[in-house]
Amino acid sequence: MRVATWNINSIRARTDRAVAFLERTGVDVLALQETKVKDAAFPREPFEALGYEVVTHGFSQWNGVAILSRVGVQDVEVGFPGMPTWGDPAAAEARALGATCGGVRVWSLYVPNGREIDDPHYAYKLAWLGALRDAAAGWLEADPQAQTALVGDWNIAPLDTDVWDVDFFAGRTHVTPAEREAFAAFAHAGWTEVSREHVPAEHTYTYWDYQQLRFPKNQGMRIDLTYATPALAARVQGVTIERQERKGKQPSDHVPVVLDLAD
DNA sequence: ATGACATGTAAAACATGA
Repeated sequence: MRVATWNINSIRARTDRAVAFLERTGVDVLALQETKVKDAAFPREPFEALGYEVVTHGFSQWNGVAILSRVGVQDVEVGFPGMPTWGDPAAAEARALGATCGGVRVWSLYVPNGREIDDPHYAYKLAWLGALRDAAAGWLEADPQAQTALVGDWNIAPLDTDVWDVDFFAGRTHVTPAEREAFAAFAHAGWTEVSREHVPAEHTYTYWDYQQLRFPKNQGMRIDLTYATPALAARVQGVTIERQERKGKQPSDHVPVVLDLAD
């Protein structure tokens, strides 16, 4: 089975690219982030025509997550228990969607950006990650044999070599010790970040800004990552970062990451 | 060539992204 994650930066702007990606790779489950569309306007038909079931969670133009699966979709869960809220009035954002597909529990996650270190959004990001860690620790404790994947855009570069120039990021989000500790806390709870295990090369990125020729210069960040439970990590045979998806017309600024699972 | 921001909302300029 193949499971992929992709921050697509608007599903309506890139429906054709998503369809072509599924046809080319044969991915069975695709977790999307930043769909930027309310549920009623999600372009379901092209995917259903390919044999995928479509579950979505989105409000208007911000955030938005979805899961496409051709191996079944069960026990859909919008948000995770204890997920922090944002805004005034405070509301849950469309950043987490869980579903069991082909026996694997998949969570499509769009971690808050954080904006600036002194912005309230940064504290929200850390609280969101802490609450997710607590939920995830509970899931694994309740079922040590669980096959669960936390996939998506974590908006954290765990290592200095996950960005092109650490000096550029000095004083900015994505690389602070607090964010890295919040990320490492999942490993301390027994989860394994499987993309690094299978693609260990340094300066291998999943995101390149649209500005400043970041992609041609290969000035990117590795921030689209996958934490797996031990039982699922043992099934991962390979990971592919689909760098070619950053090329061509109207790409997302992120590329898909594909996991190959043993049967 | 992989090329110099992009998206949705709303109807111009703005919030957001990282």
